[in-house]
Amino acid sequence: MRSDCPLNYGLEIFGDKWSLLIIRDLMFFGKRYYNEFLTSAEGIATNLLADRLVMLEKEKIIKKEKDSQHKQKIVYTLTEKGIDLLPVIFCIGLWSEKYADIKLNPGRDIILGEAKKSLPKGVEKVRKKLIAEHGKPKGNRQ
Amino acid sequence: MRSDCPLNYGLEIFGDKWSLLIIRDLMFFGKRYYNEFLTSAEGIATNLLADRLVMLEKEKIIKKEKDSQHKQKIVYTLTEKGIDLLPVIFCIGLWSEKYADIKLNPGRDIILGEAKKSLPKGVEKVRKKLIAEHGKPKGNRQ
DNA sequence: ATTGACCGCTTGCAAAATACAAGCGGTGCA
DNA sequence: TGCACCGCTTGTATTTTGCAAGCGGTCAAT
Repeated sequence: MRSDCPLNYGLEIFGDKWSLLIIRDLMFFGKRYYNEFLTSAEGIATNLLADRLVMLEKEKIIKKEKDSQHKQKIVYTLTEKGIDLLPVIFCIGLWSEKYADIKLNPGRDIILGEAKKSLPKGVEKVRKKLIAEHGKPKGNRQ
Repeated sequence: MRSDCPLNYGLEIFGDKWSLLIIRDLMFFGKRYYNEFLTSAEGIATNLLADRLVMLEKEKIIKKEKDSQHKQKIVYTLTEKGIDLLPVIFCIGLWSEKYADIKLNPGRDIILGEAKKSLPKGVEKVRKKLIAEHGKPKGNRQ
């Protein structure tokens, strides 16, 4: 650790270009499998993905289990610690919406709408949904 | 740009281990000069600091001016775009406070107390203070 | 039982970013 | 005229990233 600053603690974990994107994929895009993360628009390299998944599990932000239905697959889900990064992702999203010259597609629009409503109170709502969603394997979801 | 995701826009700018620490120093610790940033606990290297300051200015998150009083000095201050990163820093701070095993010194305690009160409404208060503070050079402040 | 198509990764290598130390040109003051 | 201090720059070693290829294991079909 470089210092005892709380901000610094967070940055030492997810202060890079990829970690929060993986968490985003888990939070909003329903991705659960290794090869699903690989298909994201930003195009993470497979060795970096492997590296980050190990790190995020070590930091207890995600957990890793065997898929009960497709036995050769491995399911990645968020822990509560990971789900609690929701406000961070919302904040960055809202900031970018304000300053980036980006056309939002409908899906992103919905997410940012949620962000606006939910900082901070409504975070609880999405948070509960995520806890429910991440408690069970992908196959059982609607 | 790797994608049109708002989160990704933010990460491409400040998704590293140093940028937000510089912004933190500007926001909360009253630092304005190159050599002040160098003295922070995390110990950024001088070439990295120079690199980040150029980048942050290019992204219009900070601005760079000559100090009117000490003419050999250069004053760095936050733009509105930079000040608007306040919620991001607050969110990361609160998350870390919850999950990191860190003893908070009194100063940090005050900042996080502010964060708790101000997400999202009270952000406006601190934001205005920062705008006022960053409008004038360091020498004129109390 | 064998084949072949996935699955989550690993490996090798080049390029870029980071970390560390030293020093440089310009300004201001004695 | 010297000297200290200012914001950087430079050089070099190390680490991280980016990219491509491939590997061992599982599963389903033949």
